[in-house]
Amino acid sequence: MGRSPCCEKAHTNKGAWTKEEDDRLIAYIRTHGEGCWRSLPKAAGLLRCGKSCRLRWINYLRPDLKRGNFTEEEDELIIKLHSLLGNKWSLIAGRLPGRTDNEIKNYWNTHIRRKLLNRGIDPATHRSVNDNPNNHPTTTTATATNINNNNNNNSSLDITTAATTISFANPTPTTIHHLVKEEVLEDETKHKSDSGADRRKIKNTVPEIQERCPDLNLELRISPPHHHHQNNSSSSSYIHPQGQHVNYHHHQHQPLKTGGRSSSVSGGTTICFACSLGIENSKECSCTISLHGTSSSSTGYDFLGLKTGVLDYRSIEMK
DNA sequence: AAGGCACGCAACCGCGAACGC
DNA sequence: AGCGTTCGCGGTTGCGTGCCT
Repeated sequence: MGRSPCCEKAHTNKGAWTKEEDDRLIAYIRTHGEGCWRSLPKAAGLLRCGKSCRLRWINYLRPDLKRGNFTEEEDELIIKLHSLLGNKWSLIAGRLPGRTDNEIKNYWNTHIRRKLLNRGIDPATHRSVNDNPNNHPTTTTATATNINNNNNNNSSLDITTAATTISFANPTPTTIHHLVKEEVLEDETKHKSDSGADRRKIKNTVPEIQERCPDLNLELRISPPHHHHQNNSSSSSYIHPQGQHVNYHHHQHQPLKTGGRSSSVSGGTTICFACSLGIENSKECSCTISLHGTSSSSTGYDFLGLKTGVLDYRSIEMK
């Protein structure tokens, strides 16, 4: 059975918004505020789907939108946040005041993706496209690739220690820290940037350019969940040796929406691939210490404490 | 000058989660 | 608990614009 349509398509406008429609929407929201998008079009006298109104407002009409070109700092932040969060555009947008998820998504697909590709970086994994297979993180580190894979594909994560550092700042030349070094020549080639190498002379053989944004460190430390019985909400903070902070707020009343189908560690154990897939009761399990029967979810482990609310990545604070 | 092509952005679509009854 | 509705998100599409030949 299909879903009921969100609106009466036969009587709604589609396509580009007119000035009059914009004005109507702005006037209505100024008077009544946001919300109830379903009924808004009718109430505002718009022949538009509620979703369309919401999108128009959020992505274009909202008064707090910044608009205009992205700055280099925003570029760098997007790249780093993407390496951390993947295609969670709304989360990334939450870190960029005045920017919308749609805007960032478009910007990523049109500019940053190409920029990374031209540097030989896979924008999906933030690794070199011809990365040496041996160049994987050590047993105590996991790249953003691992994180994304675990969030999305249930693939294994090689975590062997109870306190595991996920390094998004892999010091190898092919990682995201390297990405922010090479902007200078980008302007020379950004005009009419094209996937065709014949049009574009890729100049990313810069010998040494000062690294930017050194104050943003995205290393995560995974530790067994701390259970705070006193407070419903608490936070933990990982202080990187260089002084950067990554804070994790965990709110019991605000559980993460996204499912945590991923690996985690508990009590200094090594989990096997089977457990990382959430089939810990299978005969394939070869964990060093049994995790079975613990508080772990029956549908898989709780990588980063997402299920238990140990880490709410929406509220990761970076300084 | 004109046609073709690529790019960039706004908008649409479908799905899953959240919410209310 | 189950079901229907609404909301929000991410992927995709369509169209306007500018550049190239």
